[in-house]
Amino acid sequence: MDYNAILELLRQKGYRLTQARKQVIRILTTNTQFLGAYDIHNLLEKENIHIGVTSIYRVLDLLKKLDLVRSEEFGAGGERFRLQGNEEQHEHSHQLICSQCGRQEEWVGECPITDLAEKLEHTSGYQIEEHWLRFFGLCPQCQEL
Amino acid sequence: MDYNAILELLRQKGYRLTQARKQVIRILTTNTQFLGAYDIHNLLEKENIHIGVTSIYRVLDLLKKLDLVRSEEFGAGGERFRLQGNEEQHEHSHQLICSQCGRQEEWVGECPITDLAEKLEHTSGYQIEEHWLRFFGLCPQCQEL
DNA sequence: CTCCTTATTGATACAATGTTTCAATAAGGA
DNA sequence: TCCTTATTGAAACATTGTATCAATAAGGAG
Repeated sequence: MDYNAILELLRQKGYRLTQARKQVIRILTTNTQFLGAYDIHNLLEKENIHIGVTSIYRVLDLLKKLDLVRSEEFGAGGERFRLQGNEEQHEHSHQLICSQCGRQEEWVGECPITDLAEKLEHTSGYQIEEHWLRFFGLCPQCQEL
Repeated sequence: MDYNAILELLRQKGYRLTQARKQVIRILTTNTQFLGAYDIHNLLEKENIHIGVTSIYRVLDLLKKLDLVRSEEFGAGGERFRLQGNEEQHEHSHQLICSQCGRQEEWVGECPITDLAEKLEHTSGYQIEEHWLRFFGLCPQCQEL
């Protein structure tokens, strides 16, 4: 789903196409990494575009409600957001995160967890919505330091 | 490792047995849940014991350095700490977290990830230190609301 | 038991992330 | 072009976390 498709979807649902929404969506469509609200704020400030932090959070909440972005939290720095479908590849993916420099990599492959989640639903009574699988370690560069 | 054993270990290593250390360790030994620094602070305040937040962080850092506590982050609320060995059972465990009420449960069983981690070390070049496996969903109680 | 050294504490100030409130603004249909 | 109202953003505040530094107390020496 690209920039214009998202705007069209918002329009169809009766949401106004405001500067705040257009700018945040633009940033999200051009980034495959997870970004925090303040990351987005800073990127926009660099372009001399001033959107209040409050509004950025509101746009992100809206996009999340519409299931257009997914959010996660790893380590410090709060919630981070990424457009659905902006995974490096579009299979179910997980993260490999460097504990030194914070570099994130997608790790794609068939997921050994999906089956497990189903079993767990039965044994635990939980209605499982999602799962995280994260590996932390030193990336090749940081091992050399 | 219980309260006295930890104090003895600190003493042996030349650390002073201060109020701050003793109180934080006491709270940790009597809780199997992951606790944030401010959780610990609040629990102590309730008992009318006043330990500065700064000191609580310092004790937690020390215990982490000595590998006596493990820390994780899930959802909002920052880093949370738990005594090593305070898992509900002492096998390798993962969490089941209610996305509504925040209830955490240990989920214990043979871990399907350990093998995967080893393979991943070879293919990615990362020196993997740990992994997280978290399931999020509605717990039985919250499903009824 | 008392004194002394210094490891440790905690108040304060500050930084980053996030939420609430409400008057001002601008989107877009009439 | 005007009007309605959805949307914005400034400000005040809450939470989590860190840096600084003078005051304190732990515990060994005498």
